[in-house]
Amino acid sequence: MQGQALPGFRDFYPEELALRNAIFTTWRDVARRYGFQEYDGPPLEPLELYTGKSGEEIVQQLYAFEDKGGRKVALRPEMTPTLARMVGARAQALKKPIRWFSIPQLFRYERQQRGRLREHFQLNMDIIGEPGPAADAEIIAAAIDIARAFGLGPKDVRLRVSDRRIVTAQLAGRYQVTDGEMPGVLAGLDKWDRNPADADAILRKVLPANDPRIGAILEFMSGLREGAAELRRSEQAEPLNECIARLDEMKLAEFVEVDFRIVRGLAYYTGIVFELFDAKSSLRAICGGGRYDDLIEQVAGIDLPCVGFGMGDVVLGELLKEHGKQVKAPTELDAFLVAVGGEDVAPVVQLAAELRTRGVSVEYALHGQPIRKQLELAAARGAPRALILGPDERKAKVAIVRDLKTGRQKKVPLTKVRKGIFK
RNA sequence: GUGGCUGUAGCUCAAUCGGUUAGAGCGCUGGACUGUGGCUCCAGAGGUUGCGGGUUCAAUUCCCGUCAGCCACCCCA
Repeated sequence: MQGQALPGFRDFYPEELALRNAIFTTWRDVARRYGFQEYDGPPLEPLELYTGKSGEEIVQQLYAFEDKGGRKVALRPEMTPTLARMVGARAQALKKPIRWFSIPQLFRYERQQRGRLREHFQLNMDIIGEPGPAADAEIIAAAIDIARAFGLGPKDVRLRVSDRRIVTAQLAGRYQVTDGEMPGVLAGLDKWDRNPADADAILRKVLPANDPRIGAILEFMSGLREGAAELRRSEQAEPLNECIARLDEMKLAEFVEVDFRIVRGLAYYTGIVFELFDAKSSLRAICGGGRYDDLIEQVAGIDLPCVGFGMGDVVLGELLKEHGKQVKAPTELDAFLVAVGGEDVAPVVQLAAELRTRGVSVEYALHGQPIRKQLELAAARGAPRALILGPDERKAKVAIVRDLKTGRQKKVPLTKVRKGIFK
């Protein structure tokens, strides 16, 4: 045993890479259907990209170090700052709205457990330059459609959506929560969503001790589910209602439920926020996102509203496994060539070369083996058929094409076989 | 970063109260099977019992440390 991969990092064996590739393929396909273009940036970034701007939370768990040139650098923990920089640099030139997606590998130094490693791949989809709720609806629809593309329905996954503008307006209006107190109170609400008992402790940290508002705010939080309808009639609810109407038009409403307890951890969200999660709720959120209208302004000094989401491959992969979603075999041979005797090896190698030139995927045994062994290998490789070539066949200018599923076989003229025609 | 649980072939698991050459199934390799895979049978390879230390005549077993995994915190890509 020569050790293993670093904790939280994965070796991808062929079966596992097949799953990863299947996920990537589906991501790209849905992104394409929504008219998104793929981009990428460097995995290693200046440390300041993360320390200066958004959430302080992220910084504590950065993979950060000094390079040989004395620069402070970090492996990217999220894609959004890179996106903000890239868009900011060409903001004038890019036609709005910008629809971009990326599948970056992201890194965080934290204790690993199931569904959260130190490295993962995350689909990022963002619409930049459109402030209206139609963009939010488009992004949310894409997230849901990815789930559908994996064969997951409304019984399997749920999309919970909220709007920070509604919740903060209530908190400010009813309880005089100040701008300074708001992030802490929202953190309390975020906490409430997962573990109501701890929300109290958070509020006591951000608000003055014995503040009478604490009890009232906790009351407010616990009533959010029942009070949802009322909040949706408030003035600030118009974008959210419009977004949901759009989703309804797209026939996706059955996936969606309004839940004002959704906050999302990141500080930079400014409007609609949402999470896609396992209906059985045994795993964490599959995907989360929302509107962040001020971030590009902060990073690049250009006012550009954005909405987007991230979806990681780890939780999604576990979810697919739980739902028994099969992934196609790692190799996709078209045929396995079998040489009956030693004098058949050269013709087999020549045939293999011809077929490969035509784009046909073939393999053959690399050392002399009985036919039995060669067929065994062919089956193990998942080849759909074996082409058997022996002295008799060469004399008759045919090959035996054996279907490895059914065991049926027939003779096919070599002139056809050479062209990749096996029947 | 904090706490709890767990660590035996590639995988799933055995091994009496601490007892001497640590086993089985699956998988892998070879053979029975010299022009036809899946079945069956036989054989083989593969272990510093995560690692290090301690107690003991004797440790997979008990103790300590460490590393790793899982779980809960922290935090949430």
